[in-house]
Amino acid sequence: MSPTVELPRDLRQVLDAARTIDRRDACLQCRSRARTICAPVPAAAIDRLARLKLPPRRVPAGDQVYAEGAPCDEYFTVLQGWVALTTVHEDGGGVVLDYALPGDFFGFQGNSEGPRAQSAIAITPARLCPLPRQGVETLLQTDPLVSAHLAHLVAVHEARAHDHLVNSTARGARERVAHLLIELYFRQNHCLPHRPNEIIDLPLTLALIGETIGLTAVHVSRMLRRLREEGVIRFRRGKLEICDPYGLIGASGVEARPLADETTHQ
Amino acid sequence: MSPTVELPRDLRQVLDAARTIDRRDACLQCRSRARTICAPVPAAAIDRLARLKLPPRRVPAGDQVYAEGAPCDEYFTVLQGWVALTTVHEDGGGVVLDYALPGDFFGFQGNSEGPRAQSAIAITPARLCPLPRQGVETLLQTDPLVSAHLAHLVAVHEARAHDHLVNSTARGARERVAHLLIELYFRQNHCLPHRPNEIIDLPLTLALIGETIGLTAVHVSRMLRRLREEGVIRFRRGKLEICDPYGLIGASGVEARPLADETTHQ
DNA sequence: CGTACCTTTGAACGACATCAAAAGTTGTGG
DNA sequence: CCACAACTTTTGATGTCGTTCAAAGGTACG
Repeated sequence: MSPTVELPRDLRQVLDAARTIDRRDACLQCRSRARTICAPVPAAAIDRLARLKLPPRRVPAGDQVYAEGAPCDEYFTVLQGWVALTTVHEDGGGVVLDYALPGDFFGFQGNSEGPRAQSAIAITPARLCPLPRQGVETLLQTDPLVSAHLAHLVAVHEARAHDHLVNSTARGARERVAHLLIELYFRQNHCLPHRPNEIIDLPLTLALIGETIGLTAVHVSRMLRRLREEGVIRFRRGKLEICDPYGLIGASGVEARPLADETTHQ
Repeated sequence: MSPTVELPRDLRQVLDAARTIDRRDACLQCRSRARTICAPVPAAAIDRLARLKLPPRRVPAGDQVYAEGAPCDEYFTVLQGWVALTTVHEDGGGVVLDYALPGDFFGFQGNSEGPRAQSAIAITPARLCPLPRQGVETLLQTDPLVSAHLAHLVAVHEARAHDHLVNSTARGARERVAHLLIELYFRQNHCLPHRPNEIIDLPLTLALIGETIGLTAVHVSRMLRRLREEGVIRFRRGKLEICDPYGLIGASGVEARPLADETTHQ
């Protein structure tokens, strides 16, 4: 516990000012700024957001950021780590709706007064930048650049959900797995894989992959084996080696038109 | 062709003014206004949108409103009829991503400069209110109420896509069909069915239903027969009779928490 | 009245699920 | 450093749900 001694007012003001500068600097140096809700805020005006934000939060792997049904009073930007957005189906089965990767903004929902429609779970140790809902909502009502940008951002999320929907309903198991791997590669690197034998982080269990694309972990294991035997990939303990990038792209059924990139809209 | 005779300037001004008033009146009387992008615009300021909009467009059943890959230069509000938003999978199979019903706003996408990511097809004769993209985008940049509202609207669409995703991957065929029927009932009536033997419009073919929930038309037929034999529904040529509403809700696996309602956010 | 499309039904097949068990991996505490 | 418990991954055998193929009614529309 820090001492609760009352500071003289002038000293407190100095401290507050210093804190504001700290926050502004943190925002200015933030590597996620270009991709999250802050993107349209010019550097000169970053205080509008810097003043709003709560202190960065560390979430251990496996912990919930928020739970389905809880009140929705914070939105988040991912600074580090992976977060899974999941829903629990009545029969006990979980479904992964999406992943939030570094730079992604998540937690926003249409009915912002209502309960959360999904849970957010850190699947690696994560560092998040929380924004209070109320503050963001009033910012949205006054700053058209931010709210217009947010509308586009959410539309990109919607497009991803649609992509996900096509992938999960209109393709076979091997294609689904390949497509997911491509998507997650793309979201980390903002391009499709092209260099042979490239190794990327993929901190997912087979169970998670299965819940993302509507398969059982057992069947995902079989599909990964098949892709391995075809010389396309090797997956082991959180690392994915893409031995044959074009083979993987072919297996995924992705055409020339690449996946939507959050950084290129507008 | 109307005569191209040059009118005297003062007469033209009178005509323009009359046209503006016509448009404003049409907006003020529009039954969709409360639900679409115009909702946050107060009646007094409706000219901002009325001036923007293009003349209402009629689209015959079966015609495309726009095609996947085409440039995205208009957004739409549905005034009458049903529109299906679809994507064509490389192997020729179509997928229905969502339906736009009267009052729904559609055609907005995150990457507004890029090609359309989906096709829109009128599945009944439809009447649409088109808005030019450019005009809406500048309106979004200047009017925070409109853009904040749009962000929430799109987030509701995203939530529906997630719901759709859960439905298509985590449930059995009978549940999927029942769930879709419930969802479409809800979107027309803004409540769950409760009165026995109620009859609603459902202008869908079995093939469309199948493409929406990831089944073949053949199997949809079997599931509808099963539900009919269970005394839950009767479906025939565009009309759905919900004989046993609670039976249908039970079959769909929907819990107490009802579907998200677009009209109740904020 | 005939054509085109939608729906229904049956039979056989296949993809993925389920069940079960073993092998590998991680983390924990002695 | 080792031993043990919890979890993840792999593999096989079997079962089932939904697809595919095929053909016969229905229904709308010109």
